[in-house]
Amino acid sequence: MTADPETPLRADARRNRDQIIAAAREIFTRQGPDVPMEEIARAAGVGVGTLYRRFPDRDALIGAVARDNYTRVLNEARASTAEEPTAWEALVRFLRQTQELKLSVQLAMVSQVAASVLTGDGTIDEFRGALLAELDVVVHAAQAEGALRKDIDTGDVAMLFALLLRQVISPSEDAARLTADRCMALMLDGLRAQPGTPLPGRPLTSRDLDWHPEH
Amino acid sequence: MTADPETPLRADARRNRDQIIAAAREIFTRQGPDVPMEEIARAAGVGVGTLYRRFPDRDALIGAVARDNYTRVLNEARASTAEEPTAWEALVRFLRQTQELKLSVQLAMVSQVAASVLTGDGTIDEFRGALLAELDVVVHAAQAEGALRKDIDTGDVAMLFALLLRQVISPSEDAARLTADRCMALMLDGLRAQPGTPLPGRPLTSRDLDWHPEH
Amino acid sequence: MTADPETPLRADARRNRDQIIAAAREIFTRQGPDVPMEEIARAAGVGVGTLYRRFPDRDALIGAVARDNYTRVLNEARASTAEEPTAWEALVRFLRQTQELKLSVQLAMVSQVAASVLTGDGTIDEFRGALLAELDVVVHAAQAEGALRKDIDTGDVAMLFALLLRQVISPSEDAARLTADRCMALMLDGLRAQPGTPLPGRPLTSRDLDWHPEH
Amino acid sequence: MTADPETPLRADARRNRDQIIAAAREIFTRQGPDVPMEEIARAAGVGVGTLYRRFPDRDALIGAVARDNYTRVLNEARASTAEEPTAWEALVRFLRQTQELKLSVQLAMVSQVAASVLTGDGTIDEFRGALLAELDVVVHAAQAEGALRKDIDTGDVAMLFALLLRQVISPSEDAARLTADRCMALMLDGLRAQPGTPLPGRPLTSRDLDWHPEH
DNA sequence: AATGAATGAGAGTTCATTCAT
DNA sequence: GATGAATGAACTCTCATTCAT
Repeated sequence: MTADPETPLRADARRNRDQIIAAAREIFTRQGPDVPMEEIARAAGVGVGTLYRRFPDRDALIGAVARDNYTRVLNEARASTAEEPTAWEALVRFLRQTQELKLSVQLAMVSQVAASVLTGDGTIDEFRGALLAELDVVVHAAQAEGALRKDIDTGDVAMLFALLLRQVISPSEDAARLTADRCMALMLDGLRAQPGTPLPGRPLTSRDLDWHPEH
Repeated sequence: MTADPETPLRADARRNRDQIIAAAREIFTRQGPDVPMEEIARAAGVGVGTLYRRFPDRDALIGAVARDNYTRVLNEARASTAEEPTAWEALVRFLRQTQELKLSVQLAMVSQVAASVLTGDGTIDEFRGALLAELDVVVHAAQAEGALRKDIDTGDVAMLFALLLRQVISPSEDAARLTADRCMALMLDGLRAQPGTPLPGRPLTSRDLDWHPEH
Repeated sequence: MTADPETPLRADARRNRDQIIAAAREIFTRQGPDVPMEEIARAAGVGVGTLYRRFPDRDALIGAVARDNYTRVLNEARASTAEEPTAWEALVRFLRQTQELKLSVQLAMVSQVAASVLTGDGTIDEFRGALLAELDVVVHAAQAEGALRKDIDTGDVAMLFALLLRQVISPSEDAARLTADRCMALMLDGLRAQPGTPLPGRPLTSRDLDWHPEH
Repeated sequence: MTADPETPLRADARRNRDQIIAAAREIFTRQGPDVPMEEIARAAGVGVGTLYRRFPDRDALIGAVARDNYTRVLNEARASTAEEPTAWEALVRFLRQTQELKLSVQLAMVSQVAASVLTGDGTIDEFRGALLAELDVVVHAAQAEGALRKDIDTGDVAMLFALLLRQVISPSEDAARLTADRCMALMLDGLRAQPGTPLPGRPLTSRDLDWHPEH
């Protein structure tokens, strides 16, 4: 309950909280969300007790890390649209700045545990909504520019890149990077306006990614 | 070592073994490789003891499931090349028959645990090699046909589709299927011969996916 | 129930039974009475099922091995008294033929499990009684000969040698044997009416107890 | 590694640790080193978790108990030499104060498991060395005094008494004590330069070994 | 009757979470 | 408030014993 963002924390408590989130992001990214809580506490330089005072349980921590991360991603997305000359370029830049995204997506979509935690969390949903809204704009703008093919929509782009952003297990760091770059380029090529083959179904809108409608 | 094909099993033992692998495939696919052994045993309709008699530990089970799975995939790949009129169509069909593939890729590339188990297992390496060899042929043939762009190689195709084959966490079954179909179509579009933009780096060959060279 | 010695067994069953007891003696002696039943079965060249058909449970097996062993010991004791010229020599010879004895004593007196099994077993008690009766005769005869001190009785001798017959954990085979010989000589000297006989080998220094030198 | 004396423990942790060692000593002495960890925890009044926090596994616990015990034994040995007027008396007193010794010897020499744990443990080796050094002095002094026979050395004494110190399984507490006393007296007589001292108690007859009378 | 497969209770160990210091 | 100790439930694995072949 103390983890409530409303209540402003004392300076040292604040610092602890941040260290924990930073450590958890680091470790979650590297090892997934199943690491012992004690390890996270150690990496953050605090005792487990402190960790649990800040975050009542593992789920709360995952939620906090994801929230923190979505914020970064959102900021990045906004910076991209604000600073790039064309929507297409904004889209590309945004997608290339994947470091932060990666974790979000991991947490949001790979781990079963994490996914269920996040789904029930209002703040997360909000961020998710904000992010999709942002993406909506860019996607439609890129289509208006004639850079992005017309038979797709935001949902397609989101899902396609969600795939791309998974942690790939590769023989080496180099191979991983090269792989990631080329895959992204191939995908972008698939998205580009010079049509290609008709796609099955109908464009996936950002609404299609909503979790709630039924169930 | 357990699944030693030398010693033929008694009929009932054989049946149990198959049920266990089937149950494990099912559950691994759905929940990842960390499920309690007891749950797998229950799903297979046997006691834990039986499971452990057949597979000395979790790693052995993972290995066996992966081996079994790779075999299916390989068969499928061969059937595709044998039966489809063009290499491109063989490639597409092979990639569409993803149900089996999905688990292989999951086991081989998503889970840290699983990956390390599989890496040390010769049989797995063999299957992996055989599969890449098969893919090699199709990819090059598709390029010769003029259907597949020339600036890529087997490694690119493998990695791109490895991404695609991840379990996607989606709001609904329908959404998941639609998503998968469209993503695949977009990717195929990226792969098609009418080029598009130049790709970064150099084509990834199947050698690039080898785990062993150094380290 | 089949293990009842009354019922004569078929030849092959008999053979199985003997192999099992032989294997169990071997293994119990080497590793104590906690070895897996399966290991015993394997060593005996039969399936566990067969072992269990012969001996309803582990305790029954321990009892059978001990019974078998006591019989050997008793035979040995009788041979000693029958064949040696003096009672003292019979005593010494008997005590030196410790190989069989060792296991009896182990089973009877070292292991808690074994002890309780054996205590409740009438046949064992009988053998035990017979053995003590035999020892009684020798001890008293040796005292009459003037070779054995008068202020002791059969119980003293039995207990003293029970101690001696424990498995000693020693740095090496050689050290173990030398140790056993010298300890026995010292004990015999303690028992003698006129002590002071020369000891075998050379004095064991504290270096001789070092575990590390070689191996 | 666990019982690292560097890091001072918190008061409660210290108390728990001591209780665990005390309980383990008690139980190991009575039942050998194979008792369930849970039983030890219960006897110590803590949860298993606590036991495992203190001692990463059974071996670590055995090591700690043995270390603790050797310390006591060593102290006793030193007190004996310091306080007794002659080396022979020091030797006798030391050997009579067997309660502590017994467990050491049990752990060090009877159990296969325990023996291998202890062998690899430097601290144990040190204690063992120190103890033998102490014994060396007493033995040689007793020989110089003319009390101890000259054709033996420290190793003989150590091994002989190692035998004596085994847990004897006896019909009753009384019988056990009488047995121990008389065996020790006989052994001491074997060691004496001028043997032939009167023994304590009365001769143990074969009846004294009967298990049944009471209980 | 022999075999070895199946069972399940129980032991060792880990780790999320609570609580005393 | 912070710390790290204690707890116990949950999980992996083993093995005595039973049972189908």
